[in-house]
Amino acid sequence: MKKRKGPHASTRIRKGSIIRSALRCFSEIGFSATTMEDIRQHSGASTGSIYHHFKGKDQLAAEVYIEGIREYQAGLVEVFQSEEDAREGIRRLVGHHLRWVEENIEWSRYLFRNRFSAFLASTEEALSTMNRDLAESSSAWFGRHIRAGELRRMPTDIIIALILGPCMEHTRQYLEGLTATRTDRAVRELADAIWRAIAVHADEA
Amino acid sequence: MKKRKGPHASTRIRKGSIIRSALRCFSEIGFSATTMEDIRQHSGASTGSIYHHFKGKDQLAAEVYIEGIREYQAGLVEVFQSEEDAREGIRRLVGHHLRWVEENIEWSRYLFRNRFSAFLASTEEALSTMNRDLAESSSAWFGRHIRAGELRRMPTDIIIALILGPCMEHTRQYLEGLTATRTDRAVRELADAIWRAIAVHADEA
Amino acid sequence: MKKRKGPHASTRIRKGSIIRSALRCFSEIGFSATTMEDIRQHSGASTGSIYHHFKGKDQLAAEVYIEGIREYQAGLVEVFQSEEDAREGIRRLVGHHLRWVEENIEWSRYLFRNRFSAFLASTEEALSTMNRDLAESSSAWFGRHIRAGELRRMPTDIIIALILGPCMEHTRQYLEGLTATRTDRAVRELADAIWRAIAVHADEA
Amino acid sequence: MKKRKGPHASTRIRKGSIIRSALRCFSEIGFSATTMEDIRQHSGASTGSIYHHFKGKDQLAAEVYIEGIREYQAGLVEVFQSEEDAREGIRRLVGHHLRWVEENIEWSRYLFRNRFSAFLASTEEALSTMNRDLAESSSAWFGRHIRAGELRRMPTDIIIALILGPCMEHTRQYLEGLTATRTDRAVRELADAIWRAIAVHADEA
DNA sequence: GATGAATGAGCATTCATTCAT
DNA sequence: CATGAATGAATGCTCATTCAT
Repeated sequence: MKKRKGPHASTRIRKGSIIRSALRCFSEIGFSATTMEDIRQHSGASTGSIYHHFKGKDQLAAEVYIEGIREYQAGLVEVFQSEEDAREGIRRLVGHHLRWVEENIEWSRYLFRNRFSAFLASTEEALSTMNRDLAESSSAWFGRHIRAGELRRMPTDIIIALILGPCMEHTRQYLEGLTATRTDRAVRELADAIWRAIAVHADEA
Repeated sequence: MKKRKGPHASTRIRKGSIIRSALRCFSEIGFSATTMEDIRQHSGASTGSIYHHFKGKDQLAAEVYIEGIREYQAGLVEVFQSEEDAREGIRRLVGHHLRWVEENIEWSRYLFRNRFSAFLASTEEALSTMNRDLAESSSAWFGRHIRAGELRRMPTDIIIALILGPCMEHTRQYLEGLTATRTDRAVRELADAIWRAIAVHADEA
Repeated sequence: MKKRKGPHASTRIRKGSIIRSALRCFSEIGFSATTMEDIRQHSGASTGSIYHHFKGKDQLAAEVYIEGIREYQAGLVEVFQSEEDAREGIRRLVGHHLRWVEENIEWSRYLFRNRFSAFLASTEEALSTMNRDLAESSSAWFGRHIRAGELRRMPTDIIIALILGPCMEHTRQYLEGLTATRTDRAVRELADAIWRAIAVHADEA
Repeated sequence: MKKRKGPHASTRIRKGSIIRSALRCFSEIGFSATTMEDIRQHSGASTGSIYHHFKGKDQLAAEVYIEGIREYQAGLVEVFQSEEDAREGIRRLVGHHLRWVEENIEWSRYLFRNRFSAFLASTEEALSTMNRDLAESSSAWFGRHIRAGELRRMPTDIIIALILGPCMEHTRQYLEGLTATRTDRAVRELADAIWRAIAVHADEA
């Protein structure tokens, strides 16, 4: 039997448990308010062990953040890489956003409340890469549908604002407990409205 | 000549200088990362003097926040209280948001990046009042135009998301230096698109 | 009555007490082994107060070191600036060294055991200046007596080694409790021997 | 072929590499500032491996120290055991010291800067033995030459200070890059001067 | 009102050492 | 013998806040 390469299973378990505990603490009481001691207690790891796996609090927070963004973006990329018509695409984008938030409420709280946190400085490179990749596939998707006469010709930043904006604002209300509309309906209403905002309509053709 | 009531001029100057310094520090390095020492150095006031004027760091941050929200909301309220038609109203709402952000960049950074911050707890009352007032005048405005057949009948949270969302997302991009479109055009594009999203159109009447 | 400038008397007292406590701790158990808590307890100051007066452990240690060197060098400079004959000067140099060590045993332990400590890095400039000043006055003194035919013409580094070396080595033995000779006699023996080593003798004239 | 007793060759190599790395780290950044992690990285050994070969940091440092002292003292002992005249002996002592320092600069830095370090406590016995042995052979040598009328009758601590002191002080200057005189000349000058300091001269006989 | 020295609980982090594999 | 994950006591330092002058 060959000697295993890489960390033992137990190692991966311990590291994962630290990440999970960190996410819970950060999302519940915020990055600054969370102490390493909190994470230590929740994860059952020792102080030294945490620092064995992560360089420090910042790096730990950054690693959790990156992981969340990766999960969230995966759903978007999937849409941008499919070939369906634009209207269906918009529906799926909005649907993915609202449902992902609902199903990953801890991550949502953490991600959307820490977009500007200083601890992300150490992640700038990784985040830039991820954002650039997403921007590329979204640009390609928009370009395709604009050229097909489905979407209005608008600057990318405006399109993004028109699609992502309502979703994010809805998320903000959701996280603050201010939403009055059920998710399914919200998805439908938002997707339809966004479609009206960015689509080329029959009478304009 | 009557003796004046209230603080002396010098006091008001000192207090204002502390608020201005606090805003600058908070917007540049964030609330948590800013120390009272930072504010002390920027303002030129002594530690004791800051605590003489403000109860603590939270209250100082809250006071700055409230002041900013008041300034920002003033422009919105003005629109909601005018009698013009809905389309012009949307144009003015979007225009006010984008231009206010551009003209009050430090406050924008501070306000829009701290929507969730814990220090606002000490302001909950004041903020709630302001938000309730705004919600009332905006609800009245929306209701009026919905009943007039100008705007679609939608839940308030959805309408808010559709109007405020794109503006906020544009602000995010602006603050991150990612906007490619000039403000005037952005206002036009966003306002027109938002109008398409929420208005009742001729062929639907 | 004019307003006093500079720190209050109580401030100076507190700062001095911290320095004194630090010297005692450092000299007794060494720099690394001394904790800020030790110094806090000995001085009666609070943690925050220590850090109010000193930037950190290193700077505190450096400040104590500088103060000690200043005290020690003062006695040497006095000799180098007097006009007496060379032989008497050597006697006084050796005498000052041995007696200062004996009378300032804590400082001696601290100074002679920390010549190379890393915390001195922050002091390099101040120390260089002090050493340069001392080197200048000593060089002038040696030069005068060499030209007067009292001392042999030798490189400065050699002269220094011949005078300071035996004194330092005696100090090392003294601090380790290995000296068998009473100070007065040690001064005489060392000064006479050093004189034989560096003086121009009658039969060589 | 008989089975070899004692550690395998590879073991000796690993252990030696650890010692060498430790010496380098200790001499460059000091004992306290050096972490086991530093030594681990420089040596390429694992944490566990280091602790397999050495009981701890102190013992490792002590072992390196002892080894250096042994090397250094060997040259001195050789002189003390030879039968040549005193003057030649002094020349050889001084020459050995200065040249050994020059050829073993890392060890010099380490040995001569850690004469007082606490980690040597664990070596007290070994060091005492070595020092006693050296003291015995040196005392015998001095005694012989004093009785022969070559050297002045002085207390041992004074003689030591007069011989070792200038050498050590020269070393200090050398390690700090402050020496201006080439080694050969320095040996000659120092040895001659020390000789004048401790010898019985013709006109005093 | 102003000043800045003093306070001290709280925190992130280090690092020598242990031990299961 | 080697490995490196795990341990946890120890420590330097921060920073909001208080208070005597």
